This record gives sequence, C-alpha cells and structure tokens, in this order.
Amino acid sequence: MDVRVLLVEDEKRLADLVKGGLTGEGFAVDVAYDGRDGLWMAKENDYDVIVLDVMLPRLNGYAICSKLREAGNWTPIMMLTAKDGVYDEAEALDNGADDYLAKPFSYVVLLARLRALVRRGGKERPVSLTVGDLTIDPAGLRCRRGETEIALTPKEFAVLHGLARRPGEVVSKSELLAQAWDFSYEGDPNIVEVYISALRRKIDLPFGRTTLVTVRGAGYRLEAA
Amino acid sequence: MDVRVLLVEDEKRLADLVKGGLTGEGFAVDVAYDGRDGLWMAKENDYDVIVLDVMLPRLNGYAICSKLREAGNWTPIMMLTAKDGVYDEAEALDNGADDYLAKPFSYVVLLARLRALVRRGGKERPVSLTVGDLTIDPAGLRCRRGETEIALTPKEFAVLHGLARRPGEVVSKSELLAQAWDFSYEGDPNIVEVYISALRRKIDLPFGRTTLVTVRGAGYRLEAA
DNA sequence: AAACGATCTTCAGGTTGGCTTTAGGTGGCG
DNA sequence: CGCCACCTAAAGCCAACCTGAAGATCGTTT
Repeated sequence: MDVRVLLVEDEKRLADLVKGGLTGEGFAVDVAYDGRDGLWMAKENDYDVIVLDVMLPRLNGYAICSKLREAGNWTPIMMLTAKDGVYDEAEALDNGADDYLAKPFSYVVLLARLRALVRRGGKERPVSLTVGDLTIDPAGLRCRRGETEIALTPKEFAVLHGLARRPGEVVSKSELLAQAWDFSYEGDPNIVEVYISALRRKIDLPFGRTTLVTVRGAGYRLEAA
Repeated sequence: MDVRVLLVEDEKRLADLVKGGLTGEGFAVDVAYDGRDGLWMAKENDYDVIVLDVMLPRLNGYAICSKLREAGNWTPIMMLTAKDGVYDEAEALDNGADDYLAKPFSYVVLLARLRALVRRGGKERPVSLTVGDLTIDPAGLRCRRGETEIALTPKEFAVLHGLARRPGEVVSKSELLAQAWDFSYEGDPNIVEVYISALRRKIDLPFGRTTLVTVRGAGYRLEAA
C-alpha cells in the first residue's frame, strides 16, 4: 500500500530531487512539469496527496487547487509558495489547500508535513461555508461578512462553524459543546452562551443584523436572512 | 448501471453539445426542449439527476423545480442560471435545486458537479411537514403559513408537530400530552387547551382560517383546507 | 525567568420569556 | 335549563439566557 503522490513542479532539478527522496521513502511519485498537465493528471488518477508549486507555467498552483476543489476533488494538497509572507499563506489556504510550505524548504520538513497530511486524510470538506453574506473559511480561523474580514479566536470559530454547518437549523447547546469542546467536557455549559455573546458582538452587532438567533429551550440558529 | 440524466434546455445547439459530451462519459441523456415537456418527462421517468435551464419556453426552470419537489420528487437538480442579473443563484437553491451553474459554464465543471451531485444523491429529503399552506420545519423549529413566518415557542411547536404528523386525523389530548410533555406528566391536562388556544391565535386567526378544529370529546384535528 | 498578551473559563447579577395554573366565560348537548 | 367540555386572559414562577468582569491557562516575547 504505497502512498501515491503527485508532484507538480516546473524546476526540473528540484522536482527530480524531491521525487528521488520521496521514492526512497516508499512513496509512488508522479511528476508534472506544468500546471495544465498537473491538473489533468490530478483528475485522471487518484492520489493520496498532491504537492503543488505556486508558480507554474500555463496554470498556476492556486488555479489548479480551486479547480480541483470545484470539481469535488478533496485530495490533500500541499502548496509550495515561492515568497515567504502572510499573504501567500492566506491565499493558499483560501484556495482550498490543506497545508503550505515556503520555499526554500528543508526536505525533512516536507517529508514530515506530507506524512501528516496523508495521515489526516482528505476528508471531504468544503472550501468554505456560506450563510447569506457570511462566509466561513474552515482552513483558517477567519470569516467575512460581505467584504469585511472578521477576526475570530479558535473557539469562536469552532462554535460558528458548528452553527454554519447547518444553516437555518437549530443547533443545541450540547451539540455545540460536543463539537467545539472535547466530547466529554465537564465544565459549565454557560460557556456556550459566553461564546454566542462574543460571536454576536462580532458578526451581528457591527452590521446591525441578528442572524444568530436564540431559540429558547432548544439552542441557537444561524440564519441567512 | 448508467447514470440517467434529463437535460431540459431550449438552446438546441447547447443541448446537443452537452448531450454529446455526457453521452461520451457514459451518461444516458434525455433532452427536453421546453419546460412543459421537461416536467412531464421528469415525472414519467426516474432519473438520477436533472439539469434544468432557468429560462425555458412554456414553463421556467424554477417552476419545474418547485413542482417536482411539491410532487415529492427529490431527484438531484442542477440549475443553469443565465447571468443576466434577473435570476440569481440563491433563488435557484431556494426553489429546491441542489446545485447551480452560471452560464456560460465550462463543460468540465458541469461534468464534475454532475458527478458530485449523483454521488451525494442530492439533498436529503427535508423532514419538513406540510398541511395545506402550513409548513413545519422540525430541524429549525420554525413554521410558515404561506410566505409568512410564524414564531412559535418550543412547546407550541411540539403540539403543532404532533397534530401535523397526522393531518386530517383526530389526535387526542392525551396523545398530545404524551408527545409534547414528558411521558408521565402529572399536571393539569388543561394545558393542552391553553396551547391549542395559543396556536390558533398564531396560525389561524391572523389568516382568517380555522384549520385547527376541536372534536368535542375526542381531541383536535389539523386540516389542510 | 519573568512579563505580557491573548484566549479560555468561571462566576454572579440581572433580565427575559416561556410554562403552568387559575378562574371566569362560552357554547354544545342532553 | 343545567352539565360538562372547552376556551382564553391573566399572572406568578422559575429556568434559561445574557453579559461584564475576574481568574486561569497558554504561548510568546523580552
């Protein structure tokens, strides 16, 4: 049971190096030297993980990534970003990548991250959730109301995510607890209320909306309207 | 086991193109060139997925979609929305479509999305109940009379739900008690009357209706008329 | 190591709104 | 006419909920 890897990288020297290394580690590696070939191969075959350079001839890494996700392909993707910067990371994850690595990278780090990615598996998950004009990006701890970016803490995000996965439906406090906290959380359920309060202050109040609704005795509901 | 597709599209050139492409991919494609034929074929045959253009002669895509859903047909539907601003995606999904694609679309994308739709088997049949123009959504603890949303408390909802599950039938007070309250409720059975009263004030009175009928000595009945 | 900032969690006071009971009223039915 | 089932407005009670603030925890910086 080999791990099948697709490597899309135009620098032939680097591509060969990585391929050699990974092959030695027991990976089955295919290489594509430009974006369009890479996209085609990714669609044609079933890989366990895809390594994508960002800057590629004919079709860049971001585009490949979004196109795959759009096509319902949720193979784990690692992006190799040329420039080191926050902007690149954000863009990579925005486009549906699962992890990224800034060039130049150490081979050992690549290997470790790849293994982590494969282990995590490519569970099917949407690139982003949308509830009305609220978009939630599960890859990063961020969300946007229209064009306005909203910073969320990890827990706030977890709660919002739990609600957004079932828009318009009532999600009970205990469901939120089970999802955003450990399964067997022993603490005060009031904590959910605290986070609901914080979320409202961020996603509703500044916009004069009330999309996060309390359903007394039942739970909370996130509405599109 | 072919995948059976119904394509409802009046632009003959486009229809033939798509049909050709999909046939080549192993789909069994039927084409209808106007809305009424499309609806008829959708009802007559059992398709795995239906592709609906929005703007169609004789009966538009939205109408076909709602009519099918009304008739209890939950075949996955993909809507093709012309991007002229009159119709938008949200409307497509509101009408019960499972996915939409804005024209002009790439054939590859259409193919991928269709496959995803078929794989998922479409939206789960909503569990909402309908009694005449009254719809009850247990997942969201909401109910509507026509387009008007009605706010209900959990107990009110529980009672209404108990009635709506058996539309037109008499449901006894003790059945309602057993269902909406704990099995062994020790309180005053008059409470049911109180809630019936509250419900009437919300779902009948404002609409000049009397759908929630008392059957003296037997219980209550929720009527479609 | 110490200090710091951010986040998480707990706590407590205040408020609200739904649940239930009560009680007087209505109307069907013998 | 009187009984009984049902209707419904009103009010008290209590649990659920909101929220500001303080304490606890964790990771990062100095």
